[in-house]
Amino acid sequence: MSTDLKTEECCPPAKEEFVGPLHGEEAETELASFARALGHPIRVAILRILMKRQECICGELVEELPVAQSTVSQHLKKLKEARLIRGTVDGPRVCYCIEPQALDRFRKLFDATFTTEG
Amino acid sequence: MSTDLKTEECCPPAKEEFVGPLHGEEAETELASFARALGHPIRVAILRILMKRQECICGELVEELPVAQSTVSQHLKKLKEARLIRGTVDGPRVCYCIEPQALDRFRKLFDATFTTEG
DNA sequence: CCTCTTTATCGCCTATCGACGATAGACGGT
DNA sequence: ACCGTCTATCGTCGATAGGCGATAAAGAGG
Repeated sequence: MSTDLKTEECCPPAKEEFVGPLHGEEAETELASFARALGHPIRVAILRILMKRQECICGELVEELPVAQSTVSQHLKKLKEARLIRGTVDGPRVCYCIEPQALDRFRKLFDATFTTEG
Repeated sequence: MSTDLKTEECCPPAKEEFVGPLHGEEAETELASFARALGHPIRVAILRILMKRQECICGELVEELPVAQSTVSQHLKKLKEARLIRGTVDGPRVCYCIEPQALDRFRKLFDATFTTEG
């Protein structure tokens, strides 16, 4: 319970709440917003890497992706704006991780809109 | 079984095949492509209307949407390019319907990428 | 053939995206 | 304080998105 491991306190909490209607104009805008954030191969790749690694430093993403550091940073910004990921400052680094609740919310909106009983 | 009802033969068949890898660069591009198509509120609204109505004439969509006819037509074009919908010419009209297999494919790609066992 | 209806396309405009290099800002280590 | 490292932001550029009105294209019907 000591404060030795600062590198590990990135992802766990996730206190963001994803509530809101599942139908109507607002829901459609929210769904479209998530979809837009997913709408680029690099961003999908970032999320895939974060799924595999649980958490990840920006620099590690840059190593694995075929684009420049600044470009990765901009994609991270969009993912963060869509609340699909979270970034935690850890000294000079930033630790990124997925916001699972956002993926759940996206799935809920998708299902509510595109399932026959919806 | 006669050929009286031409207006009804829009959606049923759906012989498009959605096969391909669920992982890797190609899958990520395909997933991003679907997401991009979903990434606009009007296009989500179009799909929602088509879910409700089963099939729909372009003009009916225009009536329900707050944008011009030409704009609706362009959104329909993108949805068609993403193979999320299908359009069948019926005289001077065009009957649109959802391509359910595309939604299934999208969901499969999404799950394969963003589920913990994937 | 002409006309009406319906839909797609064109042209034009503004706004946003996506990429990059360069630079700034924040932190740790010496 | 001074570096070196890591990340975000800025400025720029070309490409694409998204909107509209106007126009073209295609079929139905007189």
